[in-house]
Amino acid sequence: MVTEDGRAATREQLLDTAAEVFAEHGFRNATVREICQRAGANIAAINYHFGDKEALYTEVVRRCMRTARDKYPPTIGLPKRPTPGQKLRAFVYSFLLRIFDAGPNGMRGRLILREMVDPTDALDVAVAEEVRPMADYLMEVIREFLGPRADEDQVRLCGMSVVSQVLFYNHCRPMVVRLFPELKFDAKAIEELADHITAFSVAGLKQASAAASRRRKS
Amino acid sequence: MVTEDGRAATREQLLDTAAEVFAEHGFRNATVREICQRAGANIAAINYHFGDKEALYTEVVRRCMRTARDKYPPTIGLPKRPTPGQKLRAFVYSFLLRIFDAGPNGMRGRLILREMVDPTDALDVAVAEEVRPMADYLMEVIREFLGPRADEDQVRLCGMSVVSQVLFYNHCRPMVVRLFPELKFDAKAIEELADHITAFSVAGLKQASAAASRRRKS
DNA sequence: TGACATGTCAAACGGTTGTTTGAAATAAAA
DNA sequence: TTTTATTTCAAACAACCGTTTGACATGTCA
Repeated sequence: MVTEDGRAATREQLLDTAAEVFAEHGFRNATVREICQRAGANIAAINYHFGDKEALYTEVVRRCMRTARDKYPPTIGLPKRPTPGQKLRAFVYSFLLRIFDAGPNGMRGRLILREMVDPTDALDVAVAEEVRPMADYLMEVIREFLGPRADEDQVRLCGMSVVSQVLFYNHCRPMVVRLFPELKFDAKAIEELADHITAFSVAGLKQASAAASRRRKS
Repeated sequence: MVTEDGRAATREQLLDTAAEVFAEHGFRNATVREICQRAGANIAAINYHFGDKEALYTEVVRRCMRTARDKYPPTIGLPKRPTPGQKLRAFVYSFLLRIFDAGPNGMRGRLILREMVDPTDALDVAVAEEVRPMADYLMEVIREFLGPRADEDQVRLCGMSVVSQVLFYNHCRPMVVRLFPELKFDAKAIEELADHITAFSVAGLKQASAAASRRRKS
């Protein structure tokens, strides 16, 4: 397996397999034996190619971030001069697509969720490289609703109200399927979900905007 | 330590300590050695009193549910004839209190979050005994906003939009503190948070109600 | 071809895990 | 007190973990 294409196809295979296994069991409970077995590699392969288990893990998380960032950009499907509502809807929809992505990098949601429970250095990398830019962009969009004079606390609160509705479906899936087993999340359902969250949020944002200007008058 | 009050104070001590350790490390990564050491008990105490590690865990989760359910009821502080808005605000506020509770049972949030990542039988117990009744109650309240003719899908979507904004602060704390380190969550901040989420949600609910009746006309 | 770097492999290492064991200690009952 | 049941204890158990080792295979370059 030395020269399949280029050198070290084992390394690539290990990264893909490790993403699955880490997502399934978490960093500590995932075993190098299972990763290597599923990847068709020897037990010593991880130590040879990555040094140790932890180095492999951080490499996996990095990779997952990079690929997901590009696949569904938050401006997906936007026209040239989008309205604030269109921007918000694109942000929500692309976010949902990233969460419900079942592709080979669909492990990203679970990996991040695990970082939320047992943070490692990988979380700081994720925040710096992916979350922070996303958050900044969203708050820009929100400022278009609240007006330039809105205070930062208000913008932050509204931003969290928006993302929370999306993240809910990444963080609470086991709860949702137990409460409402009949719910399915196919492409059409995800579109409707995006519509609902957008409409719900736009109403909340307009209310916040009105309340803020009312507060400024008095 | 046999007869401190009644029999087997060791058993109680083990339950309390185990809740902490399980919350900190999760079921698999928590070690019986650490639990016993912190509880001042012998290594064999868990097997003697509970059979095995897993039986102790399910007992811990059960206990956490029971106590949290009573401490902050979702109708907290409501007058005799509350308005729908008051009901919603009480639901949100009590929910936040449960999440930000730092008391001896403050591990509940982390335990449930861990169940969300690695579900065990304890999650089914939690849904049946705590989550389902809460969800039913919330959907009743929401129906007061949407009207009795609102369809179930709409009520469910709105319900999830509401709870998600609260759960966000249980599931994404590590993210929030990294993004906005300056944010503090003291009693006053929690009240303001409840006000924001309630106002944001009421606006969203009114929008959903208006959209639904508009849809019924055409 | 021969020398050398690169990967692969089975086996073994030391360490940690949950659980078991049988004896010792303690409390309750006779 | 003696007897009996309950609880504690240190030690050991087998199973599993990540990692290391040294031999072996393979591709490259002289």
